[in-house]
Amino acid sequence: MSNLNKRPQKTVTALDAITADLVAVLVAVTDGHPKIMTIDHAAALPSGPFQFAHRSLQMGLRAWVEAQTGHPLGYVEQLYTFADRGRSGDPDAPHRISISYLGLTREEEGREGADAQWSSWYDYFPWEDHRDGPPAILAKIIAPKLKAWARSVDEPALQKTRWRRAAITFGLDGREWNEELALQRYELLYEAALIPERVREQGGEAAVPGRAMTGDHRRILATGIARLRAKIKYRPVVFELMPDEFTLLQLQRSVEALAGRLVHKQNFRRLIEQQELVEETGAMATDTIGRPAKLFRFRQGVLAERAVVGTKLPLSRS
Amino acid sequence: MSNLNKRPQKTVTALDAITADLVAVLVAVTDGHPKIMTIDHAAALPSGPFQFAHRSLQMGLRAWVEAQTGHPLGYVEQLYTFADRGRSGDPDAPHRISISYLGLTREEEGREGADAQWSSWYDYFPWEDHRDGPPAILAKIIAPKLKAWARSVDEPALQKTRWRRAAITFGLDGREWNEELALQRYELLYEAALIPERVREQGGEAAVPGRAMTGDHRRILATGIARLRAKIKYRPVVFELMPDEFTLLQLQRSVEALAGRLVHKQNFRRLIEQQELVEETGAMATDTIGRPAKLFRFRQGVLAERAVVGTKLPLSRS
DNA sequence: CTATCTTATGCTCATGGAGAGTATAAATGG
DNA sequence: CCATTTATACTCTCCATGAGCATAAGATAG
Repeated sequence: MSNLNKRPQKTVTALDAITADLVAVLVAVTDGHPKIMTIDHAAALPSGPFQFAHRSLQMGLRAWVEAQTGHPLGYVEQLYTFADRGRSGDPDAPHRISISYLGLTREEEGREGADAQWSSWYDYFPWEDHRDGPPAILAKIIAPKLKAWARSVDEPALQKTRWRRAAITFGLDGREWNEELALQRYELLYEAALIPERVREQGGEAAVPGRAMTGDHRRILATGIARLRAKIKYRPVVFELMPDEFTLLQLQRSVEALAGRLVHKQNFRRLIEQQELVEETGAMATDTIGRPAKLFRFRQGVLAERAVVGTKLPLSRS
Repeated sequence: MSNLNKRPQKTVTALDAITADLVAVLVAVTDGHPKIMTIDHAAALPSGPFQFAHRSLQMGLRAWVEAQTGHPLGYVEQLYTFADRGRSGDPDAPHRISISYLGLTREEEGREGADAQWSSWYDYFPWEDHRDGPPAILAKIIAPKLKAWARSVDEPALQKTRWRRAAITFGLDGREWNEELALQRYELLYEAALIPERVREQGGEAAVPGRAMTGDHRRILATGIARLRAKIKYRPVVFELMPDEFTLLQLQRSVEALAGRLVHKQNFRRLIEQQELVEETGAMATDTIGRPAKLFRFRQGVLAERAVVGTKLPLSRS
């Protein structure tokens, strides 16, 4: 790098060394329940520092997740890199950044480590599950508190802006619910100091139901949920979460679990079959109620043909 | 963090300290030419280490970009975090990661720093500009070299997989060109050792036209291009690149410059007006050839109404 | 055995958006 | 006046999507 000396500002001092944490949002769906892998009594995501021994960020992540949960990591994609917003309190503490990843697997029997367990992601975000209609806490708790937050400023224009933002992100005032805004919703609640994590740091009265997590972990989880909800609409990633063989209804239930909303059954099947994402195994599902369904498997060919390209699921993007 | 002691593996030693670089892909479009801000004689992106003094990653980035280029940073979003693939050669060197960002601005007169300049992004990726049809180097140079690369392995199945991958990402064999695959294309060329950056490190004969950059910077640029090309289709970000007032044709030319492909004029206007993204200023464009066009400005309201939601541009996503 | 419940699966219909093309208007320069 | 260039208004077709109706194929309660 002979041109380094052309940028003398770039001198790196020991002071500028930092620490990087790797954090995993590891998702599985077991009969219609979306789950994430947690440690520390369901209060934290699997994570650990990026160490010298790690050959790459992903390798480091895999090492930590397997060590802490006993679960191997399959599909992985990077989510976001956060820097602690100087929350540590100690001004002399070194910078600490978190590099977060989304992982998709299947829940497997008896593979949980000592302190590792699967937890429903809706325990952390109860307002995100709209499969049985808008959850009660939205109208009963969240909307009023956000209204109060909006009114708590003097300027009327700002009041209006705040409330509009709340209404858009939470689908209030007759607006449509948009499941992809999970992260924006969390950040709005955080901003409004309705979240224990925030209260913990800066005071205020906590507020909205939903389990808190260590540090930034719930924000990272929200990032993962939002990303996954967006991604299932145009990439065949749901199949990473399915067993080898499944019925179309099971597939639909998984999609619904992730999206937190229901889809039209016939249209769902039409779309899946049109795109030739699956193929029949020939077998039928046993031990079911009602008319037995055909079993399908993911058609591996699509990965080669379209890994790069696209796929659609009937969750409107408008 | 009382529960830290429950995870003894998490001990952080001095050895695990790392350095983080902040890298910016700063984009502007000046009369139909997409440009990026570069330093070091157009061989590197603005960048510098994340330092103790920086209050956040974005603040650090802004500091570096303004110091190196004199250009203030407007719209910014995070791109990706790369870890050097251990390319430094020195096994004792500390880990170094790059946190990259995409920034959008307007090119302003006389604001270039000593070593900072705007460069056309197609200088670095000549195969990405399809506004005048598929560029000649695709059929003349890239396709044959990729075919050779595919054939250079013994196993026929692998040959086929390689070639299919090349055909899909580059739109060969009669397949459709997909402008969003800019990153995959760069990575494929890299893998095939057709890129100077790769040759520089591991030997092989370089290959494909297109200016190289320092370290990972061209990969980061490809990431930025791909992200921006995807994003203009569903978020009103093009306007960050436009002057205050513009004609619809200028807007269209900017979109085309970024996407590297042409769009249907009438449909473009229909979509822009339908969505009420712009409003007339009342004035007309002067100094033009042909019938004078109305001047428009971006309707700021949409940011409040739909910042979170969406917008469409007529670049099909299929 | 039959009514009922549950799920599977096939089909139709209306709507709206997107791609593509035609036609006309308004400027400029010869 | 004509050719050229850009602006702007419409139209037409195709198809994806959302929604609903109808029927099939099992299990189970009575």
